[in-house]
Parts: sequence; structure tokens; C-alpha cells
Amino acid sequence: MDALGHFEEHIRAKVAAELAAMGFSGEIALERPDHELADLALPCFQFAKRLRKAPSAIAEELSARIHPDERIGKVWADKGYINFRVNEAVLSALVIKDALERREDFGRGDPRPGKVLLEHTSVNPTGPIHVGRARNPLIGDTLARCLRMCGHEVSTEYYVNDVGKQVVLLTWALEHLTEKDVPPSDREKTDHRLVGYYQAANRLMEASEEVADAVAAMTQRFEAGDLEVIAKVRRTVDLMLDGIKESLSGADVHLDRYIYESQFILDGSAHRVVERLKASPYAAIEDGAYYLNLEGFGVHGRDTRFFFTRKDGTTLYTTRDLAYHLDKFKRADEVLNILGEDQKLGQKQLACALRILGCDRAPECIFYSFVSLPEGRMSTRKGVVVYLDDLLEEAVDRAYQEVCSRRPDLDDERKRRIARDIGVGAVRYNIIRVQAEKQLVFKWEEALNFEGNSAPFVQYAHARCCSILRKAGDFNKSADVSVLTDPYERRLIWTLAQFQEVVRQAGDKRRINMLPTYGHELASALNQFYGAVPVLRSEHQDARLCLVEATRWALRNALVTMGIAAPEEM
RNA sequence: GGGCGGGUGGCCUAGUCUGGAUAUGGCAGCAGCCUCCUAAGCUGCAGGUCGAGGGUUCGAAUCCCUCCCCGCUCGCCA
Repeated sequence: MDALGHFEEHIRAKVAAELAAMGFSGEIALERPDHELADLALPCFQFAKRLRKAPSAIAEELSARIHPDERIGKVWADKGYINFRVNEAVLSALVIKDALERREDFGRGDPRPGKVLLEHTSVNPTGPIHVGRARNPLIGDTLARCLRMCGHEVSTEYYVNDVGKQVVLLTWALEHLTEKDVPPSDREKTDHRLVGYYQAANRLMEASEEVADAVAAMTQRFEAGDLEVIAKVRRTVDLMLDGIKESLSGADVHLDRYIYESQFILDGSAHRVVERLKASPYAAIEDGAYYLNLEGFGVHGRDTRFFFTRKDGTTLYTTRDLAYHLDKFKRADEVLNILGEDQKLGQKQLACALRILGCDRAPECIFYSFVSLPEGRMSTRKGVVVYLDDLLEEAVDRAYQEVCSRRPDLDDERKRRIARDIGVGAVRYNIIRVQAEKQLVFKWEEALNFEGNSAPFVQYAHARCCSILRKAGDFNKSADVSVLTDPYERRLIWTLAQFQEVVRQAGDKRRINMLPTYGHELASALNQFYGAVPVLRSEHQDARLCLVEATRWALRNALVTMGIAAPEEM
């Protein structure tokens, strides 16, 4: 538990004891109201009926029974509420000391048992990542960082789709088409060079039966287990994946492992899943193809039939995903997936099939809605698309212009490094700040926002702290911080005290949008403090420097948890 | 049509799980603030039927019901 947690527990216990003495037993849930109002509060309306007294009278009586102590600073009743202010001198000392001692680990939770396996990104390797899909790696990578900060051991995986019509089609295209058949690519990256082949092949297949037949034949050889074709497809996929990995790395997204779908065909595990499902009482067959009857499993209407083989006996995507999940469960205690909302039914069916297989576990899925463009849904084939690479490049360019105009004193290498931190950070922040379920319309002006609720705002606050610290040089890190009683100082300390709890909740609730919200709040508190309270050459210089350094670590760690760089100058 | 998710000032958004005091911020707009630690900042003003209606409750953006709008989905695709 963090410092603030102990204060809250202490107050809760006192309130519970006094309420018990008054004749009430039960859960006591303290609130954290607007900080202007109080630090902690308890509405007393809920006790009125049981105690047969007016809420305001209960609040008055309770507040008279509870006295300030080591942790409680002030208690008072107001409009049916009993309000608390914690002992701020004690809290300040604890929080600031904690930050100055733990530095990079400030806000980090105690190690938690169990391994977490988080699958994210897993985009089909048929083209570059576009911003519609980019939500996946950004949410996934941030959640992984957040869970690690919470104390979890986390490994991340990208499930590579190297099976099926689409990747076979791409492979066919690379064999049969030449540069003349595709429009020139504006980038040298393999994913951008190859996507033209994929698009051209799609058009050809629609127009020509011959091509369609050729691709179908190749798909059949693949399904039949033709190792030559499988290897060929695998090479194509790897080519495309190289470009995708480069994009991910450009966004500071890093995955621990890449798992190929074909693995589950080759090692026979997908086949074993088929055999076990066939033997279940829910299995049925239609025209040679097997399915599970999921009626009574919470799926409705036409969705109840879940096919797990084709009529030729070959496996389907979800069948292989089943094998993959069985494998995941062997390797981890908690299994999380970040998926597009189009996967919901498939995941529901997968969960049912898992139960039928006698498996009592299921992956926990976080679904995100798609990002569309003002002109409509993104489509690689129609060319209605903004690639992640283009967004990142534009953001970094814009940031570079800003840095150049603000900091002509810096050398170019430094300016470029800062521009990269800011541009990439702005993109990540903008995607992450919105709840995953919310549908999002991509707008350049919003994506490239460097002010207000944005990564640069938080980074700027961090750079400000660093700048002050740089100018200050050595100072007394054991200074008495009880002198920090200005409203701006109190608010900043109070915000600092929330940090670990925010990270914990963001991880536990899988609500990573709490991170940017908090980052902005902290940065805002710092900026207001900065504007109103002098640090250097002030009477409380050392105490304030302690506060600035504590804030610096919280800002830095909040940024790093979001996968955003924390530049020391900008 | 069924299932799932979303709907909060002109635009974007927090809060919804776990009901409580004047609904969080940002963008855009208006008015101010750089002889002083980085103005990517700060201060102030203006802007709201929390999609609509009913219900539960001392109290509803939050819980329940009905309806409307938007998205996704309902393949022997992946």
C-alpha cells in the first residue's frame, strides 16, 4: 500500500469504530471529493434510516467523536457529510521522501505473483499498419507497461497470421507480378513496397477467373500441408512483418514474442483440438463440415453454429486460435487479448469451445472500436487510409519545426531527438487518452495537437522541473517539507500522493486512459505552482526543490508508463 | 431483425463498474499575463435538457425498463 492508502485505512477504521458505537455496522466507503472541498469524505445520508437521525446530526456527532491525530489533520461536518483533511505535514514528508528515494520506481507496486501473457497488435501481415489498427499496439503496449508498473510479470505476443487466403494471395502476387504491375511506393519499407502487390492481386483476382483459380490452387496446396508453399508464404509474411516491426518500433512499441499461426497446424495441436471437439456432445456435421451447437451457451439466433472445420477437414482461424490459447494457458496465469471489436463474436465462440474442451479458463479481452476517417471507414484496398508511418513522420516533422522556432540555441542532433520524443509521444497520447470502446474519428489537427491535454504538455512540465533542478545544483534533500503550505504546493503534493493508486487502478481495471488523465492533472498542478510560487532564491528553496524533484519523478514515471519519452529539455 | 458497444457545451473528452456536495478537462472563441526558475505555460470570461421518456431512491450522468441515433457483428474468411 502507498502512503496515502495508510491514511485512508486509518480514517476508515476510526469512522467504522465510531459508527459501530452508534449502532451501525457495515461497509464504510470513503470518497475523494473535489480537493477544494476535502481530502476524504463520508456522506451520512445512508445511515439516516438505520440510526433514525438526520444526516446532518449524524455527521455532527461523528465529527465530534473523531479527533485529529498523527494522520488526521482536521475533521468537520458539512451538509450531511463528514469531511477529513489528512495531516498534510506528515503526508508531504512521506510522499516526497518516497519519490526522492525510489526515483524511477516511484509509483511502482509491489511484485505480484503469477505471469501475465498479453497478446496485442496481431495485425494481418498484408500491408502497413494504418491508424485504424494502430489503436491496438498502442493500447496493448501501454497496458503491458502499466501492468509491469503495477508489479506484474508480463510478456507480450503478436499472433502472426501466416495462414489463409490473404497471405497466399500476397505470396502469389510476389511471384507473378512485377514492378510494372504496381504503382510506385512512396516508401522503401518492405510493407509499403509490398502492399501494392497485394492491392493489385486483389483486383486481378476479382477480374480474372484464371488468377482466382491459381490462388485457390495454391491455397489448397497450403492447406494440404505442402511444406514448400507453407515456407514460401512464411517468407512473404516475414518480409511484410519486417516493415510492420519497424513501424512499431517507430512508435516505441516492443513485443517479446512473435507466434506464427502455422505452428499450430504443423505441430498437430490444431488437429488435436478438432478431434476433441468432434468427440463432444455439442458437435454436429453439415455437408462434411463440423460445427459446435452453442445454443444454451449464451449465444443467440444464427450465431449458435460455430464451424471448426471446412468440409475438406481443414482447420479454420478460430480452431487454430483455440490451439494457441490452450498453449497460452500452459505458459501463463493470466491471459489478456487486445482485439478489434469485430472479434467479439469469435472470442465468445472461442470461450464456449474452451469450456466444451473442459478448459475452465478463458482469455480476458479488451476490445477497441475502430478509428475511421472523416470520409468513412479506413480501407487499405480502397486507399482510404492513413498509415501509422505517415502519422508518425508528420508528427515528428511538426515537432521539429516547433523545436526549431522555440530553441534555436540547440544543435540539430538534439533538436531532432527532442522532436522525435515529442512527435511520437503526441501520437501515442492522443490514441491512449480515449476509452478503448469509444469510436474515434481521426483528424490531423487533433492528432498533431501539442497543447493542452497532450503529451507535450506533460513533457513540458517535466522539462520545467529538470530545468529548475539543473539550475539549482546540489540542495538539501532532507529539507523540512512541512513548510509547503501554499495552496499550489498542497494541491501538487496531494496529486503526487495519488500516483501509485492511479497506476494500480489503471492496470487492475484495464483502463489505461486514466494515465493520460492523471498525467495532465499532475502537469497542470506543476504549471500552476510554477507560475505562482518561486523556487530558486526563495525562502523555502530546498523544500520546494524537494517538491520539484518529487514531481519530476512522478511525471517521468507517468510518461514512461505510457511509453512516452520524458525529455529533460524541450 | 438478433447480439454487443458507444451517445456528456460548436468539436473532442473524464466521471458510469462501486449512486452523493457546484458534472472533469482540452480544442476552438473572447479578455488579460513574458525587465523574474522554458509562454508547448498561466489567469479570467463565455458556453450544458449528461441522446429521449418513464421508474427506483432522501439523492441518478451513474442503477432498472422502453424508445431513438451511430458503430461493430451475425462466412465451411482471417
